[in-house]
Amino acid sequence: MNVLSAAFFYQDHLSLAKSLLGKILVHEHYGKLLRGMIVETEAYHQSDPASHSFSGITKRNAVMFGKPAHAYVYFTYGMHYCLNVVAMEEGIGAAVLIRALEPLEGLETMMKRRKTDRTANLCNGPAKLTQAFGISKAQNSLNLLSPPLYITQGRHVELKSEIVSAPRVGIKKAVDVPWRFYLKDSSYISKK
DNA sequence: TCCCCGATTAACT
DNA sequence: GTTAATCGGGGAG
Repeated sequence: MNVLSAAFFYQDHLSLAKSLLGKILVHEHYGKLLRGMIVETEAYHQSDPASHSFSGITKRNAVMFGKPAHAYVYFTYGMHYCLNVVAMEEGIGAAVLIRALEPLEGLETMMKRRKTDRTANLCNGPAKLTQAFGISKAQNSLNLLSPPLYITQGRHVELKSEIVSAPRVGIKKAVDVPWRFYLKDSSYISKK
C-alpha cells in the first residue's frame, strides 16, 4: 500500500512540510486502523527562534536531532500532545509539525476519543489529531516506516496551485515567517 | 528550588 | 474576545 520509505524523509524541513501534504498518516492502534490525509503542516529548524531545537539538543527535543522518518511527540500546555515528523539528516534539529488531517478511516474510534460526532472537528488541530489517533508519549521516537505508525503515498498535490503558505500558528517568535502550509481547498484545516 | 510560560483547546461572556 | 485547565522544560537565582 505504498508506504513511504526512508529516502523520502531526507529533505529539508520546508520541502518535507510541502511534500507531506496529501500523504496519509496511518496508526494501527489496539486493533483499530486509523487513517487521515495530511492537509496542514508547519516547518521547524534549529536556526529558527520558534523551534524547540533552537537552543540546542536537550532530553526533550533529542529526537528532532536524530534520524529522519521518526516521530517527535511533545507534551504541552499541561494536557496536549503534538506530532512532528523528523526531517533532514542526523545531527540537524529539523521537523515538520502535523497540524491537521482529513479523517479517512476509523472515524467511530476518533469520534469516541474526541467526544464529538462532527467529522470536521476530529483532526483539525495538532492536539486534536493526536487525541483522535491515540498518539502520546508512547509514540515518541517511533520509526515512521512500518506499523504501528507510518505514512503512505496518498494523492498527488500540485505544488504551486494547491498549496498555500502562511505564518505559523500559536508562536511568539518569528511570527512572520511563512512556514505553515496547507491544502487550499481543504475544509479540514485548523484555521483559515 | 523557584517561577514562568508554552508549536492548544473548549467553554465561557 | 477572554480565560481556565494543567504540568514539564529550562532559565534564573
